[in-house]
Amino acid sequence: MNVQTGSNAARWQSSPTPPALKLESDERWSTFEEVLNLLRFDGQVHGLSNGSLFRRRRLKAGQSALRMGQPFDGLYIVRLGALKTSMTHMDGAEHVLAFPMKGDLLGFDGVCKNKYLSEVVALTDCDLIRIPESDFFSPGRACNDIERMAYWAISREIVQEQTTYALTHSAKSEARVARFLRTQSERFAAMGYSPSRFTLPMTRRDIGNHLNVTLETVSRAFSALDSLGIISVERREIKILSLEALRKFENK
Amino acid sequence: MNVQTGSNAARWQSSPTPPALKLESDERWSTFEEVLNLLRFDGQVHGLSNGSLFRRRRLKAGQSALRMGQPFDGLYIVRLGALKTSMTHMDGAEHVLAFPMKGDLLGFDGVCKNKYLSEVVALTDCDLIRIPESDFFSPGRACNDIERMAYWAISREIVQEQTTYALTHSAKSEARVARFLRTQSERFAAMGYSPSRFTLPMTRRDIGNHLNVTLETVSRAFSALDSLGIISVERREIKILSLEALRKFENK
DNA sequence: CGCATGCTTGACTGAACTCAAAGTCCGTGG
DNA sequence: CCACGGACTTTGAGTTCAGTCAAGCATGCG
Repeated sequence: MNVQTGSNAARWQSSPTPPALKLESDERWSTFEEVLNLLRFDGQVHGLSNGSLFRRRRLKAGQSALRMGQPFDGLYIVRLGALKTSMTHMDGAEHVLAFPMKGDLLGFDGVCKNKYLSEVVALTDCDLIRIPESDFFSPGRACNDIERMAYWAISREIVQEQTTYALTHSAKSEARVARFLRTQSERFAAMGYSPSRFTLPMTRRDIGNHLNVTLETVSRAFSALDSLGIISVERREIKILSLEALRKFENK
Repeated sequence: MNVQTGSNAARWQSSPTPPALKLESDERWSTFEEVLNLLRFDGQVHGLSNGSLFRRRRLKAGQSALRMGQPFDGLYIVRLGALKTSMTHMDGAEHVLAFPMKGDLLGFDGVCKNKYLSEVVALTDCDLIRIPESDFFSPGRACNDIERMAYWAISREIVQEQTTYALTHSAKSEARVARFLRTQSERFAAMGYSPSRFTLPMTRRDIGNHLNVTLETVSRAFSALDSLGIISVERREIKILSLEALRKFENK
């Protein structure tokens, strides 16, 4: 199943720039121009990177391109073929995030925790182009902290969006609402506020829209969780009485 | 909260407040350190940007922070308050993407088309910090094309994810399947292939998982669209017979 | 050839939506 | 100050849509 293991990765690191001569006989490199083309990039470039070459990586249908937890080693552009990205929940359920194809970007969710956070498998035979981390983290120059921070924050943004998207994938609507509350609780905790007592800033309608259920369903779910003693609801004031029970409620 | 660069960490503790003189009279600036703190950034910084100051922007509840179509002018970090990001469909339906709060990033979907692609409104009174475009697009240095491309591609990634997420928000499952097919058609067109005849690389199960419906529902939707003469399905071979009718089908 | 995987279709059931009514909270203006 | 209106919320009753279970067919691979 898995392909790229230590030795290959090491080879990539040790010889980042290929000798130009090889190109004719060896098709396994792509130019910066080809990458821009694939991405259908329509912005300005200055031509300073035009000489850059990037390694390609072939995959057979069914092979894994990136695995959850694997250390981050750069971004990939799809040159050919179709893939599937997915996240696996703690309960083992898979959630399909997208079907990347020619010109799409892979692996950006890896920046923020320095490891990839989603599975990527090839659905057909594929050809990927790797953009090593060092190439866009500004090597050999005075590092720009703001840039690095921006990359990191944006990557986290992607991860959060993926997680949110996955959030709406559970059979029952009550479970979605429970998951939403747990998520809110964790976010309040991360901000330094109480995870067990907080005020929701949004309406039932907004919550429902976000979770793809009606506002009545949200209200009913809140009432149900309240009458089970899992939470206490009073308009927008929420008390989490048992985080344990709330978590159990998330799984159908 | 947690930062590796010893000297910086120390500085944070001792003087979390920026260059004194300006501050007393004017509270509308934030330091780079405060931004890192807010983001809970746990990576390496080199301290070269520590002097940077960023403008704040106050919002009252109900005010709009960013509007769809507005020209891109930088990223924003939430310093205080809660907001709502949403996209508005062509048919006028709103789709709530997220509820950004303290420490969250706003506006990155603006990089790729140089204008913001989602609405952001304040749910409570808010305080935002603006990171101008010029600060992370590396001004005053030899511009790094690869970096710029990476930003652009990543922004497009975010946009696509948002759109995908919005895709799963329509009342009826058949409409979701229709929308999925239309999206696929457009993607094939963008890749230079035929938008009206293509082969799906994924299983019904994967499509269903992606759209949050069962594989049987996907199959039934395909059959329904086929018998209406809107598409022609034969296993994974799809022909779009009437894009017009397909679009109408998407709206409920 | 036989098995595994994927796809289609049917019948039944249950969960979530729609429509409706009533109650609560809040800000505004008399 | 209180009355009013509007937005938000809760709860109920009926209906529809999509999930579940099950059976059968097609396709591809060993």
